[in-house]
Amino acid sequence: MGAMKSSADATMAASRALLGHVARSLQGALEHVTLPQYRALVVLAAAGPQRMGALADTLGVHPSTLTRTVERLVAGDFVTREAAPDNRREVVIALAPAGEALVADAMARRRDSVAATLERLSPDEREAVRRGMELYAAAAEEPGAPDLLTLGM
Amino acid sequence: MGAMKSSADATMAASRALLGHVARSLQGALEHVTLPQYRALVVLAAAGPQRMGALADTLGVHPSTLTRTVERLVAGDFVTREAAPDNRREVVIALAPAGEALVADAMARRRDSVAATLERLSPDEREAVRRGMELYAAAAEEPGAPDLLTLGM
DNA sequence: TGCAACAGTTGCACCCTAGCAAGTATTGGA
DNA sequence: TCCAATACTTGCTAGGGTGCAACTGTTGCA
Repeated sequence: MGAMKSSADATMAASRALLGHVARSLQGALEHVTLPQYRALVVLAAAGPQRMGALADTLGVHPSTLTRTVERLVAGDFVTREAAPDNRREVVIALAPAGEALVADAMARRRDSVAATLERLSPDEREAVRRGMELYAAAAEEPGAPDLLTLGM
Repeated sequence: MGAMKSSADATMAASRALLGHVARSLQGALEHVTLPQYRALVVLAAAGPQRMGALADTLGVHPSTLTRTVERLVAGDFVTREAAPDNRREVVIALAPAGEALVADAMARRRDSVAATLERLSPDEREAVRRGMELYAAAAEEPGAPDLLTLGM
């Protein structure tokens, strides 16, 4: 009876903790770029260099909106923008080192805080966490890219 | 050796799944209010009616910024704003029904999608998830309010 | 009573996102 | 070769968020 409820409660509690990790990991990045800008960096980090059109589609924004966003990211040296080699009307955006670092750092910070949390557990407990998390991740539908992007992944 | 790493990996994977739930649960709310506005609603839902000053402190924004934000929330009937009964220079903000519903709906949707995921597991597996999640939540430092607020909780 | 501290609001300036419409350059096919 | 489709940019408009400084009303103490 209460079995479902209590696992749901526990999962919600854990989700708050995990959310905290994500949020903190984002905090640093958001001092340098806005959330929409960061979302663009995340897409580039995940999918590699992109044409403007493809990027706009993935982000779900109007091409003209992306033009300005990219403009700012270029100004901040987070991405590069150059004409495609084979097609001069296409523009390819790629992560610049600073942009790469921004995303990588956030990822690393997130992973570190998860690891730090796990470190407080005994090996047995850690194993229990691993199994629980694995089961949950397997049971969950893979969240779509657009979903994750809402929160900057 | 790899024990820590694999639990960390599993946890990161689960965190992506949970993030997906959170993001989807927020999607509906963000069609009606902006993220900063939603953050205010979350604080009010969690801590009850607040003075402007207290709310601004919690949200970490300038009082004048909060004035406009609240202005918009009042216009949308998401909150009420009235002078404190005992002190006429203080202004108390409280959730209006629509605001309450907005937050409650997001919470409910999130909980539903977690429950739906758990439903795909056997009772034994569910129990393993419960235990893992509980252990993780207990080991994690309680994420501070400001952290959670970054992502709209 | 009067004045300083307090709680919010308003004016101002600035930046960012966002979409639409029009414009430009490029490409590819008729 | 020429014209339409494509890919992106630019001009325009609008709405938010944000902080600072100045202002208003209120309170509380000397």
